[in-house]
Amino acid sequence: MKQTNKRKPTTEQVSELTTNRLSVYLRCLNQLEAAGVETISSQALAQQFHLNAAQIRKDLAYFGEFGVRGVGYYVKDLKRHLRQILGLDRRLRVAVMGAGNLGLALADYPGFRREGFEIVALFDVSAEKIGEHSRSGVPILDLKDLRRHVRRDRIDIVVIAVPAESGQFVLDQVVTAGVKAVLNFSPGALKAPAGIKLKNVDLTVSLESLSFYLAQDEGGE
Amino acid sequence: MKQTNKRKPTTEQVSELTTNRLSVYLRCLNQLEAAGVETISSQALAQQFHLNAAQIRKDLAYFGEFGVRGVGYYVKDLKRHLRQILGLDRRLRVAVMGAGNLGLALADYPGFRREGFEIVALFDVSAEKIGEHSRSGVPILDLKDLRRHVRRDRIDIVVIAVPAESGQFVLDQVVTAGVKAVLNFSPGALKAPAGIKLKNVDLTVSLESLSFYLAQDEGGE
DNA sequence: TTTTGTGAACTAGTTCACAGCT
DNA sequence: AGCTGTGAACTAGTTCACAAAA
Repeated sequence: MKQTNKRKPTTEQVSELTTNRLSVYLRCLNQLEAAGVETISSQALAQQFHLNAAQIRKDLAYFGEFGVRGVGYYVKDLKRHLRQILGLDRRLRVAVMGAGNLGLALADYPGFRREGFEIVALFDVSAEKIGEHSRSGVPILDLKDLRRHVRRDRIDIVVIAVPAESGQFVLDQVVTAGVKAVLNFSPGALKAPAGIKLKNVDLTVSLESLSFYLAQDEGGE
Repeated sequence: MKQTNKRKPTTEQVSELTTNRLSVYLRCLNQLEAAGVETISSQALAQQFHLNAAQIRKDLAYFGEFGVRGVGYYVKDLKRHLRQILGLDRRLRVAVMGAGNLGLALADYPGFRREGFEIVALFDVSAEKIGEHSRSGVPILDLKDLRRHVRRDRIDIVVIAVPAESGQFVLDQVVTAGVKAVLNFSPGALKAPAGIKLKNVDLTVSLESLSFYLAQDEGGE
């Protein structure tokens, strides 16, 4: 298991599909570790979690040689490597824009904390909300103070959960404040400058895509 | 603008990437219509919303010939066609599994209603929650009664917003109740039988993918 | 033997570029 | 003249299949 001196791939070289899967693999490994499994082959991993063995190996190969031929992967070991590749070997600090229903729910989402993300604040413009807290105690701060808090609290990632009409405005604020990575739930195509990683989760598009499936199912053969 | 007698594509033939984009196009057209635009070329549409003109034309071409050469597309007309293709020309009835923070937020999400989806119920197992309502008045019902409500209320789509550990159980219930389309927010790979359309939104994967980007950005050149 | 890591083959998706319609 | 609709070219992503390692 030599630590390959393979050129560290830059963000552009590895597809987002691959990085998404790395995250999935990590979750699988967590389960395996909890179940006391010490080593696993790509074959077995694929079978157990409905993945493709060759794809697992290829995805991992972008970053090094983590397996042992004839054996497979040491669960603990691969887990550690994946956490390092995904940048989860440090605490990542997250802020949520918009203290509406969705923003509050995301701020308290247990899955984030469980994976090591720290939700440090919610931001809103509504005077009634500012100064309050989410159920789990995340403070709601004034959007005006975003820039200061981003610096002071070293916020790494922002989640945008504001209505469509304020999406672009809020994103601009976030970018100005110096945040480099944004998960956006606000519908519509936001424009971000180069160097900013913007990932969209579009709830309406997701539902409409299901609607399409149903429509075909009925109208079709 | 002849109505092509092109064979109606079945679900398998059109990629999900395409159907997702159709939904995006529809939203763009809504905006254009609201702005009083009557006709638009693929070129102009692409420019205005950061899309690709050839891709727009190709996506639409799967379903017919909706444009007029030399002119472009009639906004109202194309909108109508897209709504029909996406199956939005009827009211779609949606239920949300899990009346936790996320489930409640999704049930009250204004974007769904705006696009014509009707959120008819939340389902949960907790005795304290059953009988209550979301802020906007969606009733919280007993998961035990799911099957009955799916039939009576003709529920088309289910959104799963329950903790990871109950995800598979709830999906199985939903499938048994006869629902064919599911939007799943529960983490981990759920297994659905063939004929069921399962779409996953994995919040943790999304955040970890952003984390990867940040890690590369710093560690890299 | 077993299983990785990986070139080669394949499949899917995007973009180009232009014939043909209005 | 202008723009669609679409084959052809290209690019990206997946899967196969096997040599090499343990």
